[in-house]
Amino acid sequence: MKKKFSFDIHTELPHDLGRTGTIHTPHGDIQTPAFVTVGTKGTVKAMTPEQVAECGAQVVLTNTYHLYLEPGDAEVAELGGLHKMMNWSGPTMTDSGGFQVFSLGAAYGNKGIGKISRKSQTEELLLPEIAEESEQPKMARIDPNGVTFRSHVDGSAHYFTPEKSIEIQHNLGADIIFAFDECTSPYEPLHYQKEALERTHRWAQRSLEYHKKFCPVRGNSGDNSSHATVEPLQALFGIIQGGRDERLRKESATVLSEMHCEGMGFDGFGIGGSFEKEDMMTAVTWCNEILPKEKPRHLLGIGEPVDLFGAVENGCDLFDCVAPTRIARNGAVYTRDGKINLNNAKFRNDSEPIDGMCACYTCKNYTRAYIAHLFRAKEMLAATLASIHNLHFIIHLVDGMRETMKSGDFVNYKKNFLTQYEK
RNA sequence: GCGUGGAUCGUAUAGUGGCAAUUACACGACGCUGUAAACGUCGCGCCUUCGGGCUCCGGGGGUUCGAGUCCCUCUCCACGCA
Repeated sequence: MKKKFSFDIHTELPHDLGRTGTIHTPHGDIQTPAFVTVGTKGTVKAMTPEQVAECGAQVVLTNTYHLYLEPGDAEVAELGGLHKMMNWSGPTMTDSGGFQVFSLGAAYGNKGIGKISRKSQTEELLLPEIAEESEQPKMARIDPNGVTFRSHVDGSAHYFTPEKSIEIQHNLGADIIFAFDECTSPYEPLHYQKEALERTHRWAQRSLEYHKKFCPVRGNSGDNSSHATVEPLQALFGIIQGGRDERLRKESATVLSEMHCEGMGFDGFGIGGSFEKEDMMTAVTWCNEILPKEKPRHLLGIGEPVDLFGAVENGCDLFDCVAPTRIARNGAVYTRDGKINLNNAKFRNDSEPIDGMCACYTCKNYTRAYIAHLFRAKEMLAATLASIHNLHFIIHLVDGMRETMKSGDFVNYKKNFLTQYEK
């Protein structure tokens, strides 16, 4: 018998919002806080599901937009759903496509624009002529009702509405799905953030309504009365936006907390959108102080070690991030002494493992010099070995946060790690 | 020996008589936070107070206001013919 979606809180930090807990899903439990591995197209790049599991991954997040484009959500459903198709039996999540509104929209054609801005850049980039600087036509166009995407695969046009996004996510069949939102650029001015937030709220309501109406359910067989218990097979998380503005963030957290459809609210919340690096955690805290304590909170797209500590401490339960796997493919790996780039000349004859204290498959068996050679030789194994290490590193870093929150040693754990990592 | 091509920044290439050098790879560094990303940006003769300065296209001569680019010659390489 599959378990219904639910969330239990076990321990809480005495002076902060942080907590440990368990999220129950039809495909198993997630011990929180937990790092969510990103496998956008239904695969964690360069890794087999067995390797992903071996790294300690509890849950994998894939992407609605990418799977809709290829192989198509109907095809995924025909292949038995996301879990079966990708041979991942644990919990899964799907992002709604809301991030692609940003990455194919405001950020398109300019890899210098990310969702995290630096204080030093924000002001100059807010200048309209710079913010609008884009040689390439945008691949996403927003209107009040939805977003027109131009496929990055073949250029074809596709229209996403909240209903469309949720419909696709129903077909994909992940355990936790997200409302369709607009991830705004950190360089948009306040009036735009406000306008986008109102739009995202309307879309959240529509996502919820569509989900309430059409989510696949598990009925209570043998009970034909009007009180038959019917449980949705998928949980829906609403997404807080509001950029770097305190008033908007708080408003968003309040609105989404209270949002409901025929008595049904969101099962949990995502905190999305853009941040300024220097006060990301302030923004996260604005949200978490308002969001209902008894529901899980997912900080979308955040995953550098420093940020993870801050997010956990301030009450986030889940985090997904492409950083560990993406930077791995590009030659960068985490160590307790900070990030290193294996493409640097100095690692060509370094016979140490990436991190001497790391228990991952890569560190147990290979040297920096060998992996550096694989990168230079453009061998696929380089990406695999580096991804295994980075994923293991980040997942276990968060696992350590969970364990030390339980044992009461979180503060020391954080201090010790960051002191060594940032020295 | 004769003939025909060649010789350009580590390698392979582009190159018009004009204020002096293209592209790729390699090399060096940096960046990457709900994946457009096994990717991107910058650097790659020397010096720089970042304005610029100096030196460069096998060697040596020459023509020209000016030559990697034209002429002569030498060296080396490739191919062909003896």
